[in-house]
Amino acid sequence: MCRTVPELPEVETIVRSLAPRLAGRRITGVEFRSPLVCQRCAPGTPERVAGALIEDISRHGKYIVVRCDRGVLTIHLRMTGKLLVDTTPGPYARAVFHLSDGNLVFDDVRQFGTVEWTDALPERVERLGPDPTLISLPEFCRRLHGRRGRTKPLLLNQEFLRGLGNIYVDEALFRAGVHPRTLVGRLGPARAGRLHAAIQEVLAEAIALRGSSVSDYVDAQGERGGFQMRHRVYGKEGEPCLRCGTPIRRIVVAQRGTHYCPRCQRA
DNA sequence: ATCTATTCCTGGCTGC
DNA sequence: TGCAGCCAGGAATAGA
Repeated sequence: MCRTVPELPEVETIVRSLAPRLAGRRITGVEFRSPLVCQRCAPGTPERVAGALIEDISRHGKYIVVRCDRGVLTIHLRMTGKLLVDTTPGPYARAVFHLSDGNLVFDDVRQFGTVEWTDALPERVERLGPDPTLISLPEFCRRLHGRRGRTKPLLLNQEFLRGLGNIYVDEALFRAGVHPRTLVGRLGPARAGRLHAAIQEVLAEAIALRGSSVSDYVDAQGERGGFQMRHRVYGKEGEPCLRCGTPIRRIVVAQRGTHYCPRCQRA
């Protein structure tokens, strides 16, 4: 069973729907309903958050950053996290931010997601690589240069590029015709160029369709995305490749389920 | 620098 | 039908 985890397009969709609904509102208090969700929060966080005015919401890779007048709220949805505005908290609500009129609910069945409150953008977020939707081809090639490992693990590395995850890496590698285990040093300018184009194409299409929903993902309005219909390899093990008809194969690369076409993506 | 294995967590799937 | 056991997966971490 494959499920969608929020990656760049899903987080982008969430941020776009959240921004106009949250900016200018005030957090009157926060209620952590699970100790796991606020592991990164310093003691006394609820007292410091209370009264904060929300100024701006932005995406940093897969992180959602809510800048307030007195601090920064950084949220990572990980596997099953959802951020919902003005809703009735369900059984899996882990953090409820009370707003002057309404709320912001962080819901997360598996409790992998995190919420943190800091004075400035956390170091971990500062350290992320460039955004893959914005990186130019020359810069992409520059960053590739001198890297030793295999292509898929590098693309999943958030310090190389921020925001790519398992689904979109598999989809981009397929479109570029690059095998996930290809050594980065062997890519060459042609395949590097195709990979850069494929990453930007896949992300742009997915953002336009408001992300992918396989089982859990919904945006801040609780709506599902539409990109799952366009998946060509992810979750398609055994199905014929749309380009050549060869059955899609599933292997494990970097401890992740990896889907590819053995004919279109030669080792 | 890069690799692998492990941990976190739990709904839903598999197999008996 | 019931129940145990396993799996997925982003990121942090430890150790090679």
